[in-house]
Amino acid sequence: MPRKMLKKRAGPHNSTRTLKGVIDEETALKLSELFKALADPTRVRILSALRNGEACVHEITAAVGMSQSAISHQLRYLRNLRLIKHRRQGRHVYYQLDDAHIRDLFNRGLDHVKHG
Amino acid sequence: MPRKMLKKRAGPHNSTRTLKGVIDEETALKLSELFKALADPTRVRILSALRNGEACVHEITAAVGMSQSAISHQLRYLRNLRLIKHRRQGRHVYYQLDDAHIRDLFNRGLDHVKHG
DNA sequence: TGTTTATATGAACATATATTCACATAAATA
DNA sequence: TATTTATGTGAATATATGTTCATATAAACA
Repeated sequence: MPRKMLKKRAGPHNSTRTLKGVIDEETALKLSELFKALADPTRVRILSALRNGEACVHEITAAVGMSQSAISHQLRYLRNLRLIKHRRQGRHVYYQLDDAHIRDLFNRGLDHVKHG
Repeated sequence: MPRKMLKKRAGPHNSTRTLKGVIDEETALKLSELFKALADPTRVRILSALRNGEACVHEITAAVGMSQSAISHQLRYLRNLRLIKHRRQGRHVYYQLDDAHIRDLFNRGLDHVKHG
């Protein structure tokens, strides 16, 4: 018997339905941590700066227009979550997105903001 | 002349390259606000509870295992950002994801957390 | 109409977080 | 080796944020 056919109950809502598909706490925490990395304007701008390839810290700093220290802190944050990777070349350190996954996620969010 | 052919410069890095494609501050803010909505374990679990369709507040509350007040606050948060929509039926208020976009974004993040 | 059930909300509080400041490390050059 | 350039980092601080508590609204029922 489909749900829609059930006679509308009066009185207290005796819901026996247990919601299915709620993710467990640990997964929820990890997922929220991933999104948290994208939940700050400075980090978003850093990531957007890396969409087209790698860039070194002072290029990123100039592009984002924030103090080098702030940028470094955020780069570390993103690095710890493996959203970006880096390589050293002499005095410079070049950063880039860790994989296409991240770019996708970013672009999908951007899409939603711009349209829809 | 391709970049790779340029002789490696010594001395201070006189970078004339201006990073292309950095999104503007306003877009960055909006984008970060979108991701911020997904950047909390409780909100993540609420959204996951709504992946399979609508649910009313006390169903969500039971599923997520948090106080009704906390859930209501977070529902309002998600509502204000238009990530969910609601309809009232008698004493109950049913919530559901606002559109497929949101589900996609959520699932994509979840994918990244579970695998690669 | 008074009570119960369902949901919403403001204020308070504790915690998390982003930036700044001062300084540390590291590599290249004079 | 002393200095300059590039980047990293700990502590401090101000602000943002999530939950709780008390209470409000709203609908249904006795």
